Amino acid sequence: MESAPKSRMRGSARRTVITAAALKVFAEKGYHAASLGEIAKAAGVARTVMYDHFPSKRVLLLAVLQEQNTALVEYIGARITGRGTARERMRDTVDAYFGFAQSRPEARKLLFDAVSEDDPEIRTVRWGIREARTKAVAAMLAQDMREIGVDPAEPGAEAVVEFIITGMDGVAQWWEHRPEVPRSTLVEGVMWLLSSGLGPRS
Amino acid sequence: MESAPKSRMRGSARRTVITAAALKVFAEKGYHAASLGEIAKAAGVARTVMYDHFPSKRVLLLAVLQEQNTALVEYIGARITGRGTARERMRDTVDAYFGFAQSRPEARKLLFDAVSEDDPEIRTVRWGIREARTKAVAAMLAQDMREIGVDPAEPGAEAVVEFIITGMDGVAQWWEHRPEVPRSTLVEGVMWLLSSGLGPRS
DNA sequence: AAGTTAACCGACACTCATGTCGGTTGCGCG
DNA sequence: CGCGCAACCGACATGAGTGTCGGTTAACTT
Repeated sequence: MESAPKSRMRGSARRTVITAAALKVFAEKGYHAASLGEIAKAAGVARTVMYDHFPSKRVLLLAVLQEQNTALVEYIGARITGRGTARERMRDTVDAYFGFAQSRPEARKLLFDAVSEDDPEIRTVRWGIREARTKAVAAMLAQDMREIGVDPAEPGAEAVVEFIITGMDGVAQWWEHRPEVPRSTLVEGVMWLLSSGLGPRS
Repeated sequence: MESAPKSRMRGSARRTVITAAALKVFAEKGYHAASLGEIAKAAGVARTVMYDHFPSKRVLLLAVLQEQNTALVEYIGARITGRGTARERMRDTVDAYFGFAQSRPEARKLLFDAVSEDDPEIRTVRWGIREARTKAVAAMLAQDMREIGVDPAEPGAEAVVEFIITGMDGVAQWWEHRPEVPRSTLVEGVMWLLSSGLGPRS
């Protein structure tokens, strides 16, 4: 976990190690079950060092959430060109999301599985992340919807967007138990449903 | 919460009151953040009474999970006739699920939102519930899939089933924030996507 | 009506978490 | 070189939650 067991790190470097450890432990055990002691051990420092870098467990979680959300946005953004047909763009986005889920499963879990909603501020931040994602997808789909005569603002359309997003999460979750399934298979399946529903495969 | 403040209940009756209170608190705060003291207060008894009826907090949660899962199966089962076209049966099922989510939001949350997966036995039970639901839906869709030339056992098809199930959950979750949207709108939206994808509305 | 079961409770012991404080020392910088 | 910041740590105080034990009494049984 740590390469140099004796040397003393610079603050920012240590913070990076800590948030990485926190990501793992939070994702695995959930917020309440994770203890600062365990995170500290995973980061290779004494427990009290945590308080030299983060004022509280809550703030630490919020920092990790922000960090990973930024990572997600960058990851997806770097992989969609915005060029090609609507269908091609959609496929790129779906593929990028599954790519993220594959390369950073803990980040996906922490960001989108429901983990500890009891704290008001945590709840707010998590809801904001979810909303931002919904908006981004809705914007991508808006044009296509208008073309087929559906108002993207109507509740039914919003519900469909929610369906798609959480459905993708569900597939990603299921994928963790079936890692042998190739990513392309997932993308094909999702694209099939989105293109033609349960109708004949195109 | 309790009508007769002085009288002493029979064991089974008290257990019912306790599990009802536990359902509320667990659903609201999650497993770890919920304390037995709080649940006891909501049930109108002293904290130690909990141990006269359940040996531990863990077992209490498991009991609530089983109870609510049974309630879900009964609720859905009572509302789908199994008659009519495939599409009609599907619509009935979708409508029944949203009906359950509407009439028992805490049960839906406890059963399907990820709450405290750290305990191995809890994890197993929750995964079993999820799998049973997946199997039921897969069985319902298997015939239709075969008709359009898709093997229901292939990974892509399984992934699509997961997509549909978790997508429904996502819509139900979103619905809690938009309760003014009528249930029929949700059913229409889901049926639209399942029938024809993002293609033209049929 | 008396006896027995079991529903109920208060007090206690214990564990484990968070967060604080003061001291030590590696390391960059003048 | 040596000075000082800050990275690091051990010991402590505190609080919250779980689970136990023994006693009390309602209410069912016969």
